[in-house]
Amino acid sequence: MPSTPHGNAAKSRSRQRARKAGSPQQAPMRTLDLLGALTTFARNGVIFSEGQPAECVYKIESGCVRTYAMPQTGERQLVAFHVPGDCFALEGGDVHMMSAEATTDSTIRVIKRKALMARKNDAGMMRHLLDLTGAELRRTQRHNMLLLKGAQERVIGFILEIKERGHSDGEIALDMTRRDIADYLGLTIETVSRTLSRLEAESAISLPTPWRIVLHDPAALNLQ
Amino acid sequence: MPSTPHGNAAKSRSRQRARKAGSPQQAPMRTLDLLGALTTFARNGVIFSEGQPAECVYKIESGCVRTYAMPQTGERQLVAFHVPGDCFALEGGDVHMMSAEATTDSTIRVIKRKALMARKNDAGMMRHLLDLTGAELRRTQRHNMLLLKGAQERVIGFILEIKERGHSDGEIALDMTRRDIADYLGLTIETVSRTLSRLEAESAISLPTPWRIVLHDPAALNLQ
DNA sequence: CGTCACATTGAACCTCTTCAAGCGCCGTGG
DNA sequence: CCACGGCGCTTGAAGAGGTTCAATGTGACG
Repeated sequence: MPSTPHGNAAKSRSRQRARKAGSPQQAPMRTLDLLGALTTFARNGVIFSEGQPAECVYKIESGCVRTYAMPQTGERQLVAFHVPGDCFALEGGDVHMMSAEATTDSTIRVIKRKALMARKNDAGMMRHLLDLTGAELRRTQRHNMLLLKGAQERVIGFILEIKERGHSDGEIALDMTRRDIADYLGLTIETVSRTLSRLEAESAISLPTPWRIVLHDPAALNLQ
Repeated sequence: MPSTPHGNAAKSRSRQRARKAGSPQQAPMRTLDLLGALTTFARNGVIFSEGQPAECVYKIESGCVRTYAMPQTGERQLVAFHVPGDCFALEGGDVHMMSAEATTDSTIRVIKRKALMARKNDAGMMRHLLDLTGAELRRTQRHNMLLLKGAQERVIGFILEIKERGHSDGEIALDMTRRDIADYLGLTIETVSRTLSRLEAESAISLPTPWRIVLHDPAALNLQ
């Protein structure tokens, strides 16, 4: 019984990830890994909340995280998904601009900023953080561009993003719900669902289950 | 005759900025300032282009810069505006993901990456770059959130962003055209124009000229 | 087997886009 | 000097794409 976003929330609290478990595709041993404490979060578990003082940075070992803002008036705005290997909360500032939650049971390395700042004269560490922040900036810029397009292109762009970042080959496993995807793409869940169905009808993809996507013609998707 | 985006392009090539000239609101003397060469760009002048090797980073002294992507198929996607004090092209990577052009005559400090990398063991410099990149990341995340909203909120968000970043008080001077704004907000120029007109009809703002905005009730704008 | 959460599908509506026309400013050239 | 043309902005009317509202479907768990 794999841990999907579709299981019962209360029950999932104690589950372990069966699929893609372990330590996927990350570099041999990076500087950050020596500093942080491994912590586990259940599905929908809160990692930090908007407005709280920003005291840590985070690196994902396994699972998936969403970061989002929740305006007093308005819809939830999902800013990013983070997958194993990614760092988040790198943007600095005294308080968090966004909240972060696990979309599935996740293992996350939590690193105190104080510990980083204690090494602010360590040029290697600073440079490492710079690289990570640059990568995060590039991702955010890409997402920005995606949001300037139409619904079908957004959904396709999302699929391709997940495919690349998850290093999936052919089949993609979704660690998030339609609502998460919709809030990330600035669409409604209905539009996401309809668009996926249309792509399946056009034989570009198939959806064996709602949270698995098989790409039939990746080239065709790229051309949209 | 101030340098606005509305002058004749050929003629503006030789103009100097009258409004807001000099060195606005930047820290006493930052590390980067010692390394770069000051360069001037005319309105619509190309700073770098998508696909070129990324060899420099840039800091704006005066003027305004747009960064954008231009998909083979599709519209121009404006990712950011940069104003005096901002740095851009911090995202790293071997080649530029985007192009950059001046929206008005601008003075820009151009810093070779080689010069920065020569100081990669200078923790202070690395930390400075980290701070700048973090600030850029925060701006991009904010813009992301803006793109998840409706047209009126996007336009209001844009006005407030320009107001804050330009340190304007009451009156805002726009250094970009409606087309630039539209491509930045993922709207059409018609929608931008209509929305501004409606805000003026509702007495939230007034538009003495198309490139000057006077805020009448900033609080009212915030509540949207 | 009933319930709950999530996903899918349909139909009416609304916002934003598209297409088209007109205005105002500025610089140029007759 | 004034008429012309280019450029950017504004405004109107028709149309498309996405949202909203509502109903149905489906798998997981108790």
